[in-house]
Amino acid sequence: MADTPVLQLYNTLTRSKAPFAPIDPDNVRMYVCGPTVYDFAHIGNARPVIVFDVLYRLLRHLYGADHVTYARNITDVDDKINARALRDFGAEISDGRLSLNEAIGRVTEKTANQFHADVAALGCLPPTHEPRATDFVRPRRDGKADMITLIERLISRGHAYVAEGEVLFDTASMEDYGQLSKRNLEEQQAGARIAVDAHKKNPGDFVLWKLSSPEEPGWESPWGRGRPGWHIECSAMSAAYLGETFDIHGGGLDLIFPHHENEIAQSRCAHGTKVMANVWMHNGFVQVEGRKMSKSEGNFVTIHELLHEERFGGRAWPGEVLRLAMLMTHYREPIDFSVKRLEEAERLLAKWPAGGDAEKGRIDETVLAPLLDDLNTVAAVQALHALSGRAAPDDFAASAALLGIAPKKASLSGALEAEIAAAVRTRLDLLKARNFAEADKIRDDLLAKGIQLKDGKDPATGERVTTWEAKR
RNA sequence: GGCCUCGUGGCGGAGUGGUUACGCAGAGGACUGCAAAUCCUUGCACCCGAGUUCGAUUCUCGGCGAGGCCUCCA
Repeated sequence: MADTPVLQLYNTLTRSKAPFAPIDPDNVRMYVCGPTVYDFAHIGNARPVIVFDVLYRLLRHLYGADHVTYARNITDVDDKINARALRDFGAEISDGRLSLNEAIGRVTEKTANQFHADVAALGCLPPTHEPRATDFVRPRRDGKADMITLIERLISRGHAYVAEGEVLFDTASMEDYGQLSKRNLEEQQAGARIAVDAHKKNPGDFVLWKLSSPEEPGWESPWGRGRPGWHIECSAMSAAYLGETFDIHGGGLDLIFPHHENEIAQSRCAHGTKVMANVWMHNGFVQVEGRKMSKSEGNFVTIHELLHEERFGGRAWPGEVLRLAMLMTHYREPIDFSVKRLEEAERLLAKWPAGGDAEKGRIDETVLAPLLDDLNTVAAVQALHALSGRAAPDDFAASAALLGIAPKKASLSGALEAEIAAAVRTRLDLLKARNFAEADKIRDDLLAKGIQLKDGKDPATGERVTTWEAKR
């Protein structure tokens, strides 16, 4: 009897790895900050989605598929969205053909759909819950947590105050503010470039609610018609689906401060709890050609472009390749997204057996073990590669599925397959006749169409056996 | 100015106080009519300096270098 496998996870809160112990093994709860839907998701946005998808799959394997709850929000209220709506639908709005809210709806709907298509192509399972911020602004009929109620509670508990039409979180009211990012507010202020707002008690205080002008989107609230600050949505939605305290909270490195720090402050102060989530996990950045990806650098690559256009390396890339390339670096390390790296991932994938049934197979220990060590996908990929030569196809598929990889045979039309089979037979006949020139012409023609022939020997008879593989 | 990461062969990337993975690419070979595929073999590294130690790539300190956060950001 093997030992019960123990999952070790690196916790940003303690800056160390520790064994993972769920609050309730029957319901392991994880929250990951999702996209703000104003534009195509870029390859950097894909990293947390893929990384935490692997963790989700691993948790489902360890605790059972029905015992893991994964919530990932969609942020559909944000000033960037408003700006995008005005940019894209400005004419319609000024004509009166479209209200701003309708235009915002179009932007968020289109972007959210695109996001779903992108991450599905990357082999990510949908989360258990995918709440939208706009559904959690005002108190809900179902009694789930909402932003306005949270803000009211923060005010009544003395953790927030109203000033100049804004509701602000009072960072000084929380004794241990700054634990996640290891920031000490007093020290921080010396050289920081925090804009000094006169209405803030402390420079680190942040907005929970701000008033909207008539043309800005807004919701009625005790403080007037307005909209929520950036952080409060995650406090509300995580509480709504995972409770006041839950197991794992994930996101990108850059969210540690201020976003996650402030989420913690809001949630803990509103609920009077010692912790918001036990384990905080953060993935590293994606760089492109060795530099931070940013619009000003001009190296901004969207998932959509990689999948469907020929912008990166002059060709489109299958989602599986992008996913594997992403998992070939440990999630906490920076990753340099390059053509070379994608090519290597594609080569690996091409060598792996396709068509196994993951449902029927068993996950191999050598693939599972490294994942238990803080999601060491690099070692898991290597173990999978070692496995590819010796495992039964179903077992290989089951092990690959843990990483969300399902090697597929290139699907060709039946007619094309028949055509290839006929060409192969003709070639074999020509070879028997030692007509190499004609035989090679068939091979070259097929290769030009992307069909690579591979000759082998039947081990028993020594006869030539030809198989083929579709390149790309 | 404050805080946080990180520096391993051509590339990717584990790991360890002593014997230095692995993958890709490269080289050589086997096989083949020739290729491809496959198999075998193989070269190549632990940023610099000091310290601790019998011994450091691994521990400590310092330096150099890279990146990130402190303002919207995965």
